[in-house]
Amino acid sequence: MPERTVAAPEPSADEALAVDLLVLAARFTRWAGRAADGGMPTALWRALSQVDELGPLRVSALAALDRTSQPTATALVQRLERHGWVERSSDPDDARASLVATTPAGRQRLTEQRAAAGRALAPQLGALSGQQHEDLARGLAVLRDLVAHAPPGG
Amino acid sequence: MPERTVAAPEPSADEALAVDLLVLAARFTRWAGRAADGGMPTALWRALSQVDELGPLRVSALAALDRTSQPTATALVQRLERHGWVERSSDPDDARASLVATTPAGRQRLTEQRAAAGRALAPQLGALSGQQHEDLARGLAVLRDLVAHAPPGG
DNA sequence: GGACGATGCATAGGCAACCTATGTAGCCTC
DNA sequence: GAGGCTACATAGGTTGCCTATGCATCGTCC
Repeated sequence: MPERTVAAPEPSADEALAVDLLVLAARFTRWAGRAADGGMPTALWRALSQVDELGPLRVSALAALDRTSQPTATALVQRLERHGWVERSSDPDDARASLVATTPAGRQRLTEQRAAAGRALAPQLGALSGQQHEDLARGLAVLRDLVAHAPPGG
Repeated sequence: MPERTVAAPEPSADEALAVDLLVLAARFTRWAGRAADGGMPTALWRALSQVDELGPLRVSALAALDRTSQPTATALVQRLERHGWVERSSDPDDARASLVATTPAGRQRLTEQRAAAGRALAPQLGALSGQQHEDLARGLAVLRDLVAHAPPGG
């Protein structure tokens, strides 16, 4: 790293990219979270989606995957359970742990919710050119890796 | 893949993209918002960033640009003003409106904050290949357009 | 086989970031 | 100058999330 004598910050390309990521992701989330409201709170169906995708998993595993704290994951699972969208069974290998799995009702609800999200964003996505569509998909793939490999801590 | 006898709605490509966008953007925002904490709340420097970039603007304009409600924008501006990072002057053309502009202190603080964000994400971004880096940047550009042209309402 | 640190989850308490609904002051038009 | 419209401010409430801590179980080491 070269020494910086001056206060001239001259933002690096990486810095600009980081800022864009943060700002745009937040802005998009806020807008789309409202627009794509299919009657189910966003945080809930995000968690449900994760549970459904990665099979029965522990609460702590869900927390790590969804990048939230463990108490938050607990709360989400409790809410999902109250709605009957997930079920918990105690892990046969460890009585402390419980395994969370989607129920058929949960899977169906998730499908509906995903469809709602798709419909809500359809006008925007539909307006994209083929190239843009592809660029977006590629970018998302990179983002997925980035989040997946990020260190857990805040 | 086993056959699905049921009326499986077979998600469209757009739907999958929409879901990915929502889930990943939220997940990233949550993780990065903590990781990139440079001592300034995320919402605040997002607003400050917007004000700085687009010159003096009205509260309602800020709300529209940042995809928040007008009261939220008001609150953000008040907080920024309390810190001395923005200043308001009444619009000479309209006594109801006020123009918000960054102060030198605000600009400096913003620079620091951006650097903090860059540093926080540097390990992740640095691990990307050149191709991934480019894909991410392209995807973000598309996302920016998408958000910018989205309808205002929820 | 009992003590002890580590681990998995739950609870408590609190804060930040939003939103909708509504109030108030200045603008515009007739 | 009355009345509707616009720009911002205030009130009140919800959601989402976090840290700190409690409790039960696991693994281990004597």
